[in-house]
Amino acid sequence: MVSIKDIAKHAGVSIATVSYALNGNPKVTEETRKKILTVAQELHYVPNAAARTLKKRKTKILGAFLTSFEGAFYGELLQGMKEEMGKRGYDLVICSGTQSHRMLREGFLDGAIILDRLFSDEELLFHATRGHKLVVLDRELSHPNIVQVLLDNKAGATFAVEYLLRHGHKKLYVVTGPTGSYDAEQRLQAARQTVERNGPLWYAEIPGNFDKESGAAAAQRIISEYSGPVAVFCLNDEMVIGMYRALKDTPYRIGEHIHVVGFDHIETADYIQPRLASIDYSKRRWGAVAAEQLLKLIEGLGSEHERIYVSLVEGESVKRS
Amino acid sequence: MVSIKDIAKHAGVSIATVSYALNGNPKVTEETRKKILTVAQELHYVPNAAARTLKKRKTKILGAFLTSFEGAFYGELLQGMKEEMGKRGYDLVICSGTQSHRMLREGFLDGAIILDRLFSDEELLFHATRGHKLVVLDRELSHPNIVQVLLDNKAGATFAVEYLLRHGHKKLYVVTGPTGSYDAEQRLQAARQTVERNGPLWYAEIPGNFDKESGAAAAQRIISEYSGPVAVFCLNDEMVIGMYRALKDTPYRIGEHIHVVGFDHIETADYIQPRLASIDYSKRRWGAVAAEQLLKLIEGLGSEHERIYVSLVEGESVKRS
DNA sequence: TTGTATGCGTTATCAT
DNA sequence: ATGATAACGCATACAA
Repeated sequence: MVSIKDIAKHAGVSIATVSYALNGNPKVTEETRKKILTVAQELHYVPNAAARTLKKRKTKILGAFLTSFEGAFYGELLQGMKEEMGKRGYDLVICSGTQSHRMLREGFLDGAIILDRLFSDEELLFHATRGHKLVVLDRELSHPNIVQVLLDNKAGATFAVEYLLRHGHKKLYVVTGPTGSYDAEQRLQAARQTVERNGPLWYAEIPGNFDKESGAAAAQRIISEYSGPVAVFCLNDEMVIGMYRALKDTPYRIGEHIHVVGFDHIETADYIQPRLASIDYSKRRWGAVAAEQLLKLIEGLGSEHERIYVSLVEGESVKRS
Repeated sequence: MVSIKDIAKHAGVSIATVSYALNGNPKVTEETRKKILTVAQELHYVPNAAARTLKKRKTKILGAFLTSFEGAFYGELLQGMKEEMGKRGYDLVICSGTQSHRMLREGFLDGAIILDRLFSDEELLFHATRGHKLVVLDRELSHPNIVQVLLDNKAGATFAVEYLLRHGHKKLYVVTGPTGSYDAEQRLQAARQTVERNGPLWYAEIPGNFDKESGAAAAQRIISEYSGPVAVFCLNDEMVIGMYRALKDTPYRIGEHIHVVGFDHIETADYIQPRLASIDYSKRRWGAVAAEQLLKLIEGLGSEHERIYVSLVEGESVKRS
């Protein structure tokens, strides 16, 4: 391995001068700087991240933690983060699984964006207390080193339920999300409120898990007790996909017997038949805003909690009852 | 920051003893080991990755480089890698963009899996020569520190074309992939061979880019010159999705006027109507095999190039002509 | 079994 | 403008 020491030797200068030259410190003459750069090139010098980090206590790498890599959900979100961070000279790495929490602990990362149930609030607070900068996308958590960038779940759920009611439906199912999920809880709570506010109507909740399987199971249950057109609010789109599949080989039709609206407006929602009505928001923007806040936090500028607004996208999965 | 030095002081031992105790070195008494561990706990000691890495020249972190985070394609692949690596005590991070190549260069990573056109062959050879261990998923490249884990593209493309011909089609389009893509080139080459081998038939190629837009454009071209049922082999599924969308508001029907088979068998392919015929392979297995080979390479065990086999999944997107 | 001492490659302070 | 040198936190060869 070739180090600045080798460069110093070959160039006939001290390692300090080499370091200065390599880092563009103006204290060194243009002439010697050039020579040093040339030598570095010739020797194929590559800086050593570990040494630099040990000294500077900064890696210029940020992490995004996801519960899982699966789900067509994350692409745009991550792209939004990456672009924003790249502009500012930071690199982004995506991590998943409790095992990899050590990267945050041990200082591989200057900060992280969390969208990952596998982190407990306690653990995040612990990291924050140790000086790590965090942006949380999936919970409310208060600490000077933590900023929240949350979806406006309540607005979305309200839009969804009102949309169904507006189409004259009087019988409503909500397919819920995993217990402990902040987004799921917020959505459910707002859905219940909207139902209450809109007078007497038949209402039931089916436990879901945000995955296709639970969506399919919900569909089974719905058709098993079917006695006339129903409306369904699935707390995310993924479950709706499962529902479509489960209904495929039955006589029940989406948009006719079962009217459904989802949440997230994932890409697939535009391709399934009939097109799915869903709550939409810019995933890219969500990622970009999160990244921006994290950078502000790290660079000591003022950072604030942010909210990502949502809107309803209509679809043929909902018709008049 | 609390270091082993602090622990040593509090426990009344030397830093060497602390280091031994922390690393489970049997040279230290169970008694002192316990005391040291207790003190470490009390002080909330967290090891410093940079220091450890500087000394050991290993991070126990592996990278997967992707051209982009977008596309519903990667979830399972990455999950396969993560599981395999996790078992062996390695962490996985996902990286994208040339900017982040420095992580490989500067020693943040012990090795990497490459599925990323943004790496040139030269760059990869450079890294390999510097001692980095690599697994490539998207090219043929020979070096003692590089192993290939490639899809059997040729078999897949052959299956696809034969499937179309078997259904009596005499007019065939191939929608190609981006120039320079190994997978695209392999598939195209095999498709051409299969066409030649199967006697005279009308054949044309439409340049594609592996994204939805180019699929939609291809659909436009096909209907603009439509004069009777045609068969289409899209070199990946993503383009087929674009094709479905473009055809949606036209009188032309998939599986009736336009018979199409894709490649990759992405999840969406099972949900679009009619269900897409496509070339399938286990993405999870691809990831797991790649991870396994990378680990063998790193641990100096013998590693070999591997091939991932593919199969045809039928669908209603292809019917008899 | 435990302690001492050295070095990993870099940055940065202080001399010169 | 350049050089000598002391950290940074840890692992480990060697001494005790």
